[in-house]
Amino acid sequence: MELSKNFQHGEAEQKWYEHWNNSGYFNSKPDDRPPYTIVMPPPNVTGVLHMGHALNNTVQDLLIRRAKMQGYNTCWVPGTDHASIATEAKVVGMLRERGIDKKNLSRDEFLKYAWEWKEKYGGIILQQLRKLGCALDWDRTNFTMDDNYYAAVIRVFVELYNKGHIYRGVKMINWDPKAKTALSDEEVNYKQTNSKLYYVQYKIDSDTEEYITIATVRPETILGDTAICVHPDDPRYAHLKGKYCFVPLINRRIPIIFDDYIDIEFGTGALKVTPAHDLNDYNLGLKHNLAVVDTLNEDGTMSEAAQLYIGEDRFAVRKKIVEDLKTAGNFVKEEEYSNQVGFSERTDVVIEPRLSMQWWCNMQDMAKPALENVLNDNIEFHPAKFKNLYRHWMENIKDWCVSRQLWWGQRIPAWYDAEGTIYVANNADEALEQYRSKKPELAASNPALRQDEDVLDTWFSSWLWPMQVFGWNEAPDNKDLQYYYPTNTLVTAPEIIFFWVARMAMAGYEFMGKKPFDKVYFTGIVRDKQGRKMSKSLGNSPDLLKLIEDTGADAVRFSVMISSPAGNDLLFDESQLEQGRNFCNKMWNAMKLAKGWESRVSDSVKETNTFAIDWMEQRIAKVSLEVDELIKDFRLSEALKLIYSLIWDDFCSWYLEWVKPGMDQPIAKNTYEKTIAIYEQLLQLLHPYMPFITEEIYHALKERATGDDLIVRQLPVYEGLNQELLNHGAMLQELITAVRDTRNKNQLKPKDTIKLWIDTKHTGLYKQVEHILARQVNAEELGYTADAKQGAISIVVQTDKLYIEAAAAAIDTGAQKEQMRKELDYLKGFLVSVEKKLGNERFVQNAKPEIIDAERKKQADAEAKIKALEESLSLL
RNA sequence: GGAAGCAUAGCUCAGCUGGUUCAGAGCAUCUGCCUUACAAGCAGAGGGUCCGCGGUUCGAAUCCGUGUGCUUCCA
Repeated sequence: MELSKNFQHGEAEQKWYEHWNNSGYFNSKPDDRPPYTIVMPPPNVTGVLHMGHALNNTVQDLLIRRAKMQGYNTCWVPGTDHASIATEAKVVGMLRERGIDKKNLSRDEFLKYAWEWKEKYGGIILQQLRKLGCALDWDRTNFTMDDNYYAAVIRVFVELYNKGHIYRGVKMINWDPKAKTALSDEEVNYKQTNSKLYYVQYKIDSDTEEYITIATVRPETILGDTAICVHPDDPRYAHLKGKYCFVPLINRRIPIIFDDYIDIEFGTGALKVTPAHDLNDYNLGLKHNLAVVDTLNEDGTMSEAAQLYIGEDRFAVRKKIVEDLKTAGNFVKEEEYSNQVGFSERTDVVIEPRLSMQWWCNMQDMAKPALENVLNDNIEFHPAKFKNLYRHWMENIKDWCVSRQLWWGQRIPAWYDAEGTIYVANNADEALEQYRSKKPELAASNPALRQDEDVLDTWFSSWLWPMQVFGWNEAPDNKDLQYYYPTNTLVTAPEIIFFWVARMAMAGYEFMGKKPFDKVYFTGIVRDKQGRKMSKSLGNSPDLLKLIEDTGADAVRFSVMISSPAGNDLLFDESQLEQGRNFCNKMWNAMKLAKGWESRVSDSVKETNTFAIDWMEQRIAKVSLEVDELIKDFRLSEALKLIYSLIWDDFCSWYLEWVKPGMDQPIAKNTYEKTIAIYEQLLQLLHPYMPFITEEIYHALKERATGDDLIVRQLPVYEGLNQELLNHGAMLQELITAVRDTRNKNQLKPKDTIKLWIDTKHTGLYKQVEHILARQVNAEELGYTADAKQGAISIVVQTDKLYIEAAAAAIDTGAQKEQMRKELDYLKGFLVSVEKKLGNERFVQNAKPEIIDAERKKQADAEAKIKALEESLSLL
């Protein structure tokens, strides 16, 4: 086989993804093995892959792949939600391009187009997840608007209505004037915005020329004012009790009311009250029986009730009215002002508080088990700090506005008769039946019932995801649901804690009587170099598919994971991408090296590498055990760092150099086979993080039988470690580094050979590794001595003395002495601190025995080393 | 206004239950190498009052309090 210089990711990625998929490795059916289940939090069907998805899905994929290697029957369910607002906007856009106006379409016609759009463009993101390598069971792909899913949502609505949790009522809601729909509180993003505070004076209705001045950031709402409110204790306004004033420009006569809700310090201490356009004003209006004048249309233009500027946009009017107020003499001044303004999560337009008839879901009862089981860790949160946030929200949970004024979504199953009575039922027939039994006299003439025009919030469907993807609605006792539910881990971003985590938990307990997942892992938020959240609107998210194309999916996965400590945000930097790419290159070359030995295998060569092999296997065992613990705690980036270092440092930098045969020299069969086996184990450890290159190298190392694929290879279970062997390996590394450092400091070129003399009590260890040591420091001769070597450079490693003889060395004894003295000083100081500790009665009494033992050992080691150093120093 | 989190190398950050496997990684910097897999590389090195102050403790980067600075969430 001709091996390329570097890893060619493009081909390999496509090849292996198809191979895995066609081999059925991604598919799951219930069997005797324990299940490991993840349901992907369904991305928006209009979405495209961004960094957040990359992080999220890499985490899920690595959990799935690792579980697969540990013998679990793994099932990862893909799918998308129908994203009513976003999709409806896309469909309207598509229609506009074809010259069709939504207004001229019937509901059914529109939905036909919506499905057309969905079939054509929807779910691009699922295709992109394949590029990332995600081991998803594609046969289980779900969509929240599928027929069976639709039916489940309707059933849930009806059940909650019958339980009294769902009701219809007029409240102040968040109105999106672009999408022309209500939003829930969670769909509003508050942003600090630079606004202006306008001071406007209203003429008092009295004989004198008197005014009251208010401050507002929304002068266009003045036309809807129905009162001015001041604090009862404010002396400035006490004389206005019972008075009226006039709304500027339209001269509406409105009362001056008194309420201690007012903040005396803010503005002028006088507040204009617009009950139709502000939640607080609305509540004030209820309390004081104020009129409500709704001056805005659903698209954010002024309504007829405004009297002026009818049909003009709210922001245009803001500018205009300021000018008109100036002309009319009501304008006092304006100030720069910074305040929080709500924006629509989906359309990014400024939210308009609006009074409106909507459907509501009361969450208080459902919140109880969902809260309790998180607080008691029945559902584990990782990191646990998110429990606080969750608790706060759940304890103050508000009614959920579930209706949306759109067509794309589950249509609310409520019907109305001519008198406006509501019938909530699974379908029109059932509604009609209710009507007949309730009002037989009216029903006799068989009039048609009218169905509610609105649809349900998308989240009202996705909260059923963990149960409905397994067919809950069709058969709650079905085999899949019984086997896979509760799912194991939900992986999501902290910003989704209310949208998904909380509501899925509530739905799980409400309808299944069981939690939907054992654990929730919250990833960090991906930020750019400047610490800004990556978002579509900022345009600071890199083009992920291009990154994958340029550097490979493995490098992308590596860079995302290496910089993603448990639950902390990560700053994405392209330099990490290079690190991932370089790592791939490193592994590829290690494979080329090892593979190159195959033709040099010889039975007749004496095995001299047992130390290196045994040590490397111990290192793998040690790291495997550590990785196990780390992944259990979701310390995924730390686990990756360990594996990275195991492969790059231990395997490539040390092990391969230790067993490398000399130029054109043969290699022992055992060394070769063990090296291949060791590499296989390393690939296996890394596979969940970097699936493509590991599978590619796994197959490049050896011809494999059908079905012998890394993805399904089972991880060995390691037990017990040979600590002595590990220590010896570390000692050998320390020796090599110390000699190399000394060579460097004495300006020895890599090609200059040395003679190395060792004064040690541990000859047993040295005998095992002397051939490695000699080669790694380019020593032409290595021997043992009990005496100092005159004219040699002397160094001390632990308690052993080493003498380096070199013809080419420019020996600088002064510098040597200096370094030794420095070390000696440090050690003496260190020894004093250890002795102080051991001399402290309270330490000896209180500290754990193993700590004391450790201190004793430190003391002994330090003493021995000091002795060795002093001896060496005296000889210089 | 309420709540949470963060402050460690030039930069971005790890450091779980206090004790040399505690001061670490990557990038950047410096020195020497195109050494028979890899210059996307190899061998080394330097670099930190662990934000300030106080406390608990035999012992604090780690626990507590406080100040300062930053971030996020909620209203």
